[in-house]
Amino acid sequence: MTDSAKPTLMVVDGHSLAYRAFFALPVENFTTKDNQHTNAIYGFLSMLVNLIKAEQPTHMAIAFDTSRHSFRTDQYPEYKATRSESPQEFRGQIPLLQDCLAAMSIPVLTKEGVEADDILATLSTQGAEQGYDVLVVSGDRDTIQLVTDDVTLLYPSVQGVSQLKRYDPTTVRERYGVAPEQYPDIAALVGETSDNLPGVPKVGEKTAVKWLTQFGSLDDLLERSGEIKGVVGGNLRDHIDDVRRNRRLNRLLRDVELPVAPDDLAVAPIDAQAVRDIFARLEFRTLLPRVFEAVGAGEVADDPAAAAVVLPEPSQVTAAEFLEWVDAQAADVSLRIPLQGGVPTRLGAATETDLREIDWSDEVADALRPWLESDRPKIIHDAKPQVKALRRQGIRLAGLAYDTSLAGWLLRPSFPDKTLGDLVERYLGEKLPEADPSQLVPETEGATPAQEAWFALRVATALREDIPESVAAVLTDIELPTLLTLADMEVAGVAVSHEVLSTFSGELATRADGLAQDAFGIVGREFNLGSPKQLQEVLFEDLQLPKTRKTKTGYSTDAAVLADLQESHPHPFLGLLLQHREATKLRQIIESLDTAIGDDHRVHTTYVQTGSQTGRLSSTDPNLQNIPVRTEESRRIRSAFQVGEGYESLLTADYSQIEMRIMAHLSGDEGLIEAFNSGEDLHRFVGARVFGVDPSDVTAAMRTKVKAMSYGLVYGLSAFGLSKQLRIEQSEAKQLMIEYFARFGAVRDYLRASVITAKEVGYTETIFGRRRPFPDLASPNRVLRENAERAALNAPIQGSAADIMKIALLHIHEDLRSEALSSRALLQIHDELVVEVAPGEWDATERIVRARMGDAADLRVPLDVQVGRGRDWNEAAH
DNA sequence: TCTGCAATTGG
DNA sequence: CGCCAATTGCAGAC
Repeated sequence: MTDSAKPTLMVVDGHSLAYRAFFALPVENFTTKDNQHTNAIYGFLSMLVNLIKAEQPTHMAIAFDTSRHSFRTDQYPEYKATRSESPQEFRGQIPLLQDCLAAMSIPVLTKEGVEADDILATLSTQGAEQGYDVLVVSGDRDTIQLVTDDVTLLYPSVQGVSQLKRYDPTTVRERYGVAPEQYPDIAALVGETSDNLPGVPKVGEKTAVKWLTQFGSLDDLLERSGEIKGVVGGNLRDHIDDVRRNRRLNRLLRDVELPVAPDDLAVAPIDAQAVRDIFARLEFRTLLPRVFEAVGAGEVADDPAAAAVVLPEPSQVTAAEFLEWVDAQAADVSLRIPLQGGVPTRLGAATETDLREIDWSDEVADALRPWLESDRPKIIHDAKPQVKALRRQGIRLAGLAYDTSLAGWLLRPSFPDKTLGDLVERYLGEKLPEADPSQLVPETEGATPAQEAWFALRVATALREDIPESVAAVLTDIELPTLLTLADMEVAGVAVSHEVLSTFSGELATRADGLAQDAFGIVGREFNLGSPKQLQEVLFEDLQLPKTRKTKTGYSTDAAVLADLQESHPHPFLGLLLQHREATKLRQIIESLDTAIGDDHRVHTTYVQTGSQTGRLSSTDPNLQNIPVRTEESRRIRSAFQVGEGYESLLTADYSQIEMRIMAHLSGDEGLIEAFNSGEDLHRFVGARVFGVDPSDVTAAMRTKVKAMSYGLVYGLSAFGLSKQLRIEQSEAKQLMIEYFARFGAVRDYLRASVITAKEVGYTETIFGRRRPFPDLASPNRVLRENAERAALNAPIQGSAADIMKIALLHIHEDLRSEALSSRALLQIHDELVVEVAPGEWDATERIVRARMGDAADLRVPLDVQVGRGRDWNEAAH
């Protein structure tokens, strides 16, 4: 290692190492909320910190290339010409990396006309002369020539950026068979494809080393090239000029004029605040303590961020003590109620400095109820399960001021940060202590409830700083009240009749069996109809049907291609297969529903509030948002969803064409706005305009076409897709689009403009300010980029619809309660609500639902609401 | 036992 | 070559 008596000068090729980091680290993990890529910066700094820790340099500098242009390109324009330009995603990171280095007080050196390696060569030469141990860190093999007894090269190995291989004269000789100063001779003979420097054909490292050993030097070799026999000898003589050129170009300049000398590069104290600021902007959390640690704690010993995190210990208190404590708190209190089987076991609470804990009991519940039900602000991570548990105990939690799970999702809807631990890692750069559930007696103690609350509080503080104002408003005004509403809906559940389901299930089982037997009869053997693999054998080998659209694993057998196949090559097996699929699918759904019916004869779904990219809810366990509806038969399942005991009827209310209305509003298209204000059927109105006929003369075919076009618009449908869906020629689809946009041009203008804006700012925004980032809009990959464009086009529309429905739902919930009605919302299916209406409350409930859905947003077109009433969901839908 | 895939359901 | 979801069974990997 290095001689401790001598100072150590470390010089680094910033460009080449950052570039390696750029490809080594997945960009999806290193993108800030405003879509700045940071993988190269992070990878480079991480490596640098490790280096500083390991090598303890006393002097340091990082060199960067200024551009692709240098004295080498002047001499040989083809130099590095085959190298594709580094992507914008990489180049954009370099200035930020240099800002980081500036904050860390590490000199950054560049010089027009020379490459970073020339700066390294100059500094290492000067350093060695002036008595330094020199460390050269570079990913360019040409720097091997710099190695001496005083100069060591650290070169990234194939294993990755973090693994650096150490080259001194001995290891260079072991690896390349020549002394370091002779390495450029070898490189000149062999050539360097990455620099676009062709060498002598058929000459590799081995031949080059053999020659150099034999002739002593490159000059002697070239002079006496006539002595070399065979094809390679001829090749050498033919390429002598290339070799001389290569050698000229790969010699690093050791006398570049620099504004600094090694003595000027002494390691200086870092600017701790500047580092914190820029790391905050780049959203580096774990790196911060590592940097402070590596540069020595001396300058930053009193820095809170660098100090080791010591978990505060909670004190166990009585209910009375707890209330006294909580009453004295001016700021938000964070809360955590651990559950077992949906029942509270304890309660932990925390402020920035104080932690309190109580074992849960009925007495504690009663004592704490006034505070829990008060407006005193409470911060909770993933509040819904805890709110539900309290509600089952008769406590209605109020004052929910922040939910870190919701806030994390709103800030980054695409990130899978689900647990408190994920957020602690991302926003605090710390580790939430967790007990290993696989160990009976865990080695590490998990955080206590109050400690978890304490972490949630600090995560909330970090999130509050990061979240833009409009997104914070969505959290407060929409998501938090929605959470409380959903908790009520989930606890309520919906009554489902086991009898109706099991009768239907039995019928379907019999039918599926019969269909399967018929199908086997046709094929001549039995097989698993549900196995795509076996099915492909039967279709394309036994029955010799033409191959269909390819999938990753074979050929598609989905309903659409089967229908196409049936048309081109009618075969009785195909019809049976489709019917069998339908019957088994319905049965599956029925079975999963049936097993979900609880002791109260009701099904309690779970709404996932953070489940979508756009702001929609999703429903799981079971999913009640995809109960079949499209066929008459499948609607029998809906008739199993019935009004529950103590209630009189079900009310369904759905928005008609809400997405098209939002599009009319956002685009301001006068034609579309008129369509919605005219009271005429939308597709009839649009059809009349597009085809230039009277509304009464719009045929069914015309209506189908414009309807497909209208809905397709919202998804970024192409002429190709439209033609496929309508089974018309692509040219006709294209013509339809032209005619459509001739009448409703503002729609197209809006869609185009919204994608362009998203590209500029990096995200889309709904009417209410919900954001969704789209890093892929800048991707050089066309498929990725175009997918992102369609999603970006759709996001404000789908997202605004989701916002509107949430607002309507939470208002309905509030109104029903404030008017002391027992009727209650049960289900939300994106644009539809199902409400259970108590005896005598129909009129009031219908009035509230209509009003609140109608006035949830103030658009340039009315929000039309269809209401139905019945004893079951199917009946109510009419 | 877990995971990816194709297929189906809904908006 | 249409956006957003959840669930299921199969088949291959571990």
